[in-house]
Amino acid sequence: MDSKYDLMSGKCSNSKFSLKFKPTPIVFHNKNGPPSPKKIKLNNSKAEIPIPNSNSNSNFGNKCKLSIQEQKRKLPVFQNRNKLLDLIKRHQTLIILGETGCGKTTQIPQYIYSARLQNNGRIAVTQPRRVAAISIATRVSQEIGNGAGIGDTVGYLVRFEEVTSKNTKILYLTDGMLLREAIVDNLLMQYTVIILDEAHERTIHTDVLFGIVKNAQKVRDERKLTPLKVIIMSATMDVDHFSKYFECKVVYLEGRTYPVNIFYTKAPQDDYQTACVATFFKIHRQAPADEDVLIFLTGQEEIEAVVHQIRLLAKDPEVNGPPVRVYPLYASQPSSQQICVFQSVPENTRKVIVSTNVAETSITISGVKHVIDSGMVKVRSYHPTTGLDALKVQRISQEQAWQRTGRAGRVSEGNCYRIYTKFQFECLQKSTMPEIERCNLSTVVLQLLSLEIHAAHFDFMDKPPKESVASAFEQLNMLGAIEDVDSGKLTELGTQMALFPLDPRFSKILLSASNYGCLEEALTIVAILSGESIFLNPPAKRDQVQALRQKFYSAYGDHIMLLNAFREYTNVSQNNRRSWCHEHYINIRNITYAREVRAQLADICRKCQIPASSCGSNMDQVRKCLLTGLFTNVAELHRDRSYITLDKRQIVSIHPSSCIHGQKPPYILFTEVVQTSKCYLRSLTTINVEWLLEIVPDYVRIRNIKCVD
DNA sequence: AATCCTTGG
Repeated sequence: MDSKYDLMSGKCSNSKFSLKFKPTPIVFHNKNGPPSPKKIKLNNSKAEIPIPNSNSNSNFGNKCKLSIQEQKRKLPVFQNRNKLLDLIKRHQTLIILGETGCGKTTQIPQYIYSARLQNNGRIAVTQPRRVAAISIATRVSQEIGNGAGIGDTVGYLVRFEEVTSKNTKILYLTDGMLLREAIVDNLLMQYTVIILDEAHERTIHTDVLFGIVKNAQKVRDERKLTPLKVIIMSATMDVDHFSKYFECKVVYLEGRTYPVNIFYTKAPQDDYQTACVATFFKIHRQAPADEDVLIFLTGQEEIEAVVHQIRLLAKDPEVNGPPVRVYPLYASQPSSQQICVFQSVPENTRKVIVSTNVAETSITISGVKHVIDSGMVKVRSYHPTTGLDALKVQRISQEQAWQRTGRAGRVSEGNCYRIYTKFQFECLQKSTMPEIERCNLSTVVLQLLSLEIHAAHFDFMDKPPKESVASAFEQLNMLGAIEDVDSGKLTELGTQMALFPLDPRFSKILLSASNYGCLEEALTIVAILSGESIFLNPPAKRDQVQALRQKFYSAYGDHIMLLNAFREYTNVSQNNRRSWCHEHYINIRNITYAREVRAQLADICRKCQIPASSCGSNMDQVRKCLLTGLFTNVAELHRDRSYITLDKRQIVSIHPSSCIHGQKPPYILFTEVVQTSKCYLRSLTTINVEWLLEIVPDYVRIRNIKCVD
């Protein structure tokens, strides 16, 4: 062991992720060329030759001076334009498999539009992410270029932003938005063509839409209404699964990316973090400085540790190679830090990005030539029997491995170093488990019920676990949203709950707030809870932040603290808000978003005729109101100083991020519990246990909960 | 006593 690499004595205090020894070089097998997934060719036997200079979905660079029309003609999909149009004309449902860079997302809707296949209706194109819907719509609007801007022929629709008009014929929207539209009109009559894009990602929204569009198409047909064309676009390898479900033809489109050399390790690696660092320095010594490196790891803490290790080692005089700029990347970063990964570095400097799976799909960084794939990912999964969410580090799927690999071949030929053996790769699950199989389903079950569909009888492509459906029904029943567990008929309350873009427990809180005279306060808390954290926590300034935050502190816990912070924020004049947020370590993006969510929720409350009310400084009212939705989330202090949940008798702990961490109140209400190294309760409020008897007497009786000390 | 993958409405 070489002591100069012993970082234990250095500033890296977290022993879990410290580098304990000098990283030994990792030996790789070289597999020349990508053993790319099995391809199904379009009946056309002539394969297209990949054309350099691709433009990506999210990053429309104008590197060459080609006109828009010339660029369109150079896209691989253009060669198949007439054939595609013919197929779309002849088939009511079609699956289009398109590799990255083939141009399917931007071009196919335009082809349909110019051939007038949409008749008098609209073409909807769904995307899993907001930014994608907006940026693609903007691009397509430029391409159509009929003198009209975005929102005319081409528009987009995402939460809080609708850029459309009566003339809009091509509409890019998030899958979640189309799903909400389906609740109002389950036949989706304003559309004559619906394209579900990125179907391979299997978001819970896209999965539900599969069944909804299939049904809409069938019913419209039976009732002799305007027919609906359905196109599924995907990059999946598992096409059989899709074609069986939709019973339709599959078309394959070749992409336009550069080849990527794959390297596997010769032996399995136990310590994938150290192996990633060692592999980085191997590349660093050999490759030209202008070739950027992207490392995939699992979480914030791990990433910060590896960033630290690389910085330290790069300074070591014995490490050869150019200077290094290291950038961490994960979604919960403040956006100011995230932007840094797009900045170019000085000449003769190595750029390396250490990222979670955000860099797999959500964020595209151009110029990456080398990818290091740890083979691991952090996944959240729901256990219906316990109601617990677990956050576990596990192996990625083969699909994910290919997605990561592809990140090295976007601008030129690249390399991908897989920190696992070829055999290990072959043992990986082929596909990532769809979200619907590992989620709490109460929102989906409620949405389906408002369409008069019982989730147990819904035509899912992959059925969610029976236990998840059952526990969702049980929860909705306890909340009073359905008449009984079996019939699944919505009560009036349930019908109102379905109108909110929220977890049903949060909708319940809002709908019962008038009973406690605290709608204003409930709206604020629920809006903040349904988004990302409004508090910034830079580890370097922990003490400073802690001191500043005392200003918002409440002995009742985190919910009231969030309320205090938001009240302060709204008291600050518009012009000073930016600097106020900066001074108080508040994430301005997230608090601004919370304000928008709050306005939307307030609007729905008005429509439900919930009278406005405020409880001023009477926080008991708010705390009781929170219990109306979260009564199953109560934990009691035990003699041995640990906490146990009243509902399922789980042993749990207060998460260190809570403002009452370190205190031991006898009863606490929690927003969620996530199992990582322990079962941690997040976002807490202290309560009096007698309140349970007053608020949910039936629940107390059924669960046989003791409400007196 | 010691910390959190990622989307979406």
